Amino acid sequence: MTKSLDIMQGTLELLILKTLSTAESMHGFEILRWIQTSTQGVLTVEEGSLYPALHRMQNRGLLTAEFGVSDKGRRAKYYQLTTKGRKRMVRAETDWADYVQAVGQLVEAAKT
Amino acid sequence: MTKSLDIMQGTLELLILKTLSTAESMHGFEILRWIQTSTQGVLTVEEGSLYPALHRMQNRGLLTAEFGVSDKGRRAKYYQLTTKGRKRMVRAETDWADYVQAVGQLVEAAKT
DNA sequence: AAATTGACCTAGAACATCTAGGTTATTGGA
DNA sequence: TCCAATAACCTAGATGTTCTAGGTCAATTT
Repeated sequence: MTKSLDIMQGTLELLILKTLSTAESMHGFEILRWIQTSTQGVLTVEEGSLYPALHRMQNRGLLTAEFGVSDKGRRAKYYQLTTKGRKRMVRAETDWADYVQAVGQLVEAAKT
Repeated sequence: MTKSLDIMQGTLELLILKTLSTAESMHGFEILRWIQTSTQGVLTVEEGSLYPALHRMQNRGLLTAEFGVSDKGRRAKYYQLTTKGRKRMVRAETDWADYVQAVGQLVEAAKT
């Protein structure tokens, strides 16, 4: 394991939204693993960050949740994107891209 | 003015370090303006964020400071990168690049 | 003389993430 | 059978950064 970076404030929501867009529904633990594996372990979300984030997003109407049974036969809470969540995802993505571009511009400008 | 994005937690330090690397020394207001103009107004740092950040960085030995006189004949506090600050800058830059890449990977993976 | 600008400052609010705990139930091994 | 490990969830409080919203002082402009 090379190193794992802390999640930057404001990006977790994007990561969750994007992750949830890959399936009809996923439960928390799955989301956690998917974030980790899809980034080859560079991004690791703590459970103590993820669950509150999911609750916040549900409260804001970005997600719906219902209990079900996981692959391994255990009780699990399945989350789904709402229409609002999908719109938010698009916005979060462009905001992130804009931010990255702006930082890139500054870094480039500093080379001169 | 299209829109200005909030500074994401953890990135201000990188922005300041990079900005200071463009000159021997700069004072706070200059740093503020440089961040804004080099990103075409996309990133705007509030004074209430900048000054505490500069103080933190000085305390950590990343910067030194001394009072002088600005272009416009006003009292101003000039900051300089220390050797430690320069090292920190390199690290902050690669961390940022790694982070961006990881998020990019996740977003790409979500397209499948 | 008054208003604006330049430059600096701080206290407290807001907010998200992490730390560090805890719960329950199932599975696997000794 | 019993115990440990795993899966899955949860929350309270600590931490740390940024923003809001003020304020000061001196020089320039009106």
